[in-house]
Formats: sequence, C-alpha cells, structure tokens
Amino acid sequence: MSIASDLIRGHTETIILSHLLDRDSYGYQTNKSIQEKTGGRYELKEATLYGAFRRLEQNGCIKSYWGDEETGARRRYYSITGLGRAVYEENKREWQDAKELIDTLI
Amino acid sequence: MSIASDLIRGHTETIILSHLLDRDSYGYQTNKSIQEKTGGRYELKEATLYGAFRRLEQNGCIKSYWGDEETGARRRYYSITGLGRAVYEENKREWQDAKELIDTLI
DNA sequence: AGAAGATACATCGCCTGTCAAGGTATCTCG
DNA sequence: CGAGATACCTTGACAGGCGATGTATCTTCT
Repeated sequence: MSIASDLIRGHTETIILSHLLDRDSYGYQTNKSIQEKTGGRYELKEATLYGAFRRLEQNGCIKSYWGDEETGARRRYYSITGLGRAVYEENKREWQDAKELIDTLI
Repeated sequence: MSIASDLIRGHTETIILSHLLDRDSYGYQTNKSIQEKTGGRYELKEATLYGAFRRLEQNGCIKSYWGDEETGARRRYYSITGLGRAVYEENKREWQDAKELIDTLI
C-alpha cells in the first residue's frame, strides 16, 4: 500500500458502495477486488474495512446476510440499498467537486 | 464551506505550502486567499489552520517571524523552506496518484 | 463616545476514521 | 501435522479537523 491513508480517508465508504453496485459481496472479496483494481497499490486494512461496513449498515446504506456456504469459512454478504445508491451518487458528485477544488489549491 | 472535511483531510498542509511557494504570508491572509481561489466554496477553520502551521513549523517545512506592522493587529508571517518545497512536490505527486486511484475505485 | 464588525492570533477538548495487534474458525496443500 | 490462505471481528491508541472560547487592535457607523 503505497498511498497515504489520509488521502483516501473519506472515500472508504464510497469505494465499498461502488463495489456493491453490481453484485452482492463480502468483506474479504471486496478487499481483494480493490487490490486487483489498483494493481496492488492499495488495500483496506481489515479494521478499516469492517468498521466501514458497520457504519454503512447502521445508517441504512447496505444490508447484510450470512452466505450458505456448504464448505469453507462462513461469509457475511452485503447488498447495497436504495439509500446506499443515492449516497453513492452524492458522494461521487462531491468527489468531482473536491477534486477540482484541490487541483485549484495545490 | 460545501465540502466534507474528510475529503480535504491530508491536503491541508499541502494547500498551505502551495500558498507559500511564491511569497511569505500569514494565517489570516492564507485563509482569505483560499476562499478567493475557491469562490467561497472552501475555507479552513482557524483551529485547523493554526494547527497545520504548528505542525509544518515543527517538522521544518516552514519558518515563522513576526511582521513589523506599525498599525493594525500583529501578524505572524510564514516562509517555506527548502524541505517544505520538497515535501510540497512529493505531496503533489502523491495527490496525482491518489486521484487516479480513487477514480479507478469509485 | 460607544457599539459593531473586521482583522489577527491562539488553545482546549471532543469527535471520528484509521490501524496495529490480537483473537476465532475453516479449508487446502505438502 | 503444520503452514498458509480464506474469512470474520474487536479493542485501544493515535492523529487531524473543528466548535467554542479567549485575546487584542483597528475601522466605521451612529
């Protein structure tokens, strides 16, 4: 992980929501997907990841359920809610603004 | 201030360094300049601003001196050091990377 | 003269997100 | 059987942002 976490801070939840847009997923897979998409340049720490899932579920952006694996470790799947999609869109807009703002300032 | 502070977190010091590249400045002016550049969309809170100045001075990125105003409130001026310029360049590079990374992920 | 508002600096204590460290349990492969 | 991957979770410390509050000076309006 070569990138300062303070630069990503505030995007963690949006990144997770983004990953859930197309399909339900579980924690471990979410993180693996992030690693793949970034070519190993970034990964979420587990404590950060599960903390974000907890917050997202608490404010209604995602719902969770246990997978019915016959074998292997149990998995808690998450699915994005309507609210979650709205929040995602809003966050994405905010990111576009923030990007522009920061580019103006640095 | 229409932008979430977690999206700016980690950029505060870089923004300040950027403002000091061309000329020495003081806290109040720095913040006014940020407000102008962003058309009032963003400003640093004073506690954030002075906290950042303190950190930057402690790790040698800036130096400070009192202005010799004959009139008006006293001003503490800051000037960027060689180290500060190097840190600025590095932070700017990191921002380019982070931007790309986040765009990939959200 | 007095009040209000801008200029200018500074600190304290709270809140929140990140993360190192630790823990549990299952499966696979040598 | 041991090592390593898969998969989940929590606790405590830390750091940055910020509301609140305080100081002092200058200008402007009444």
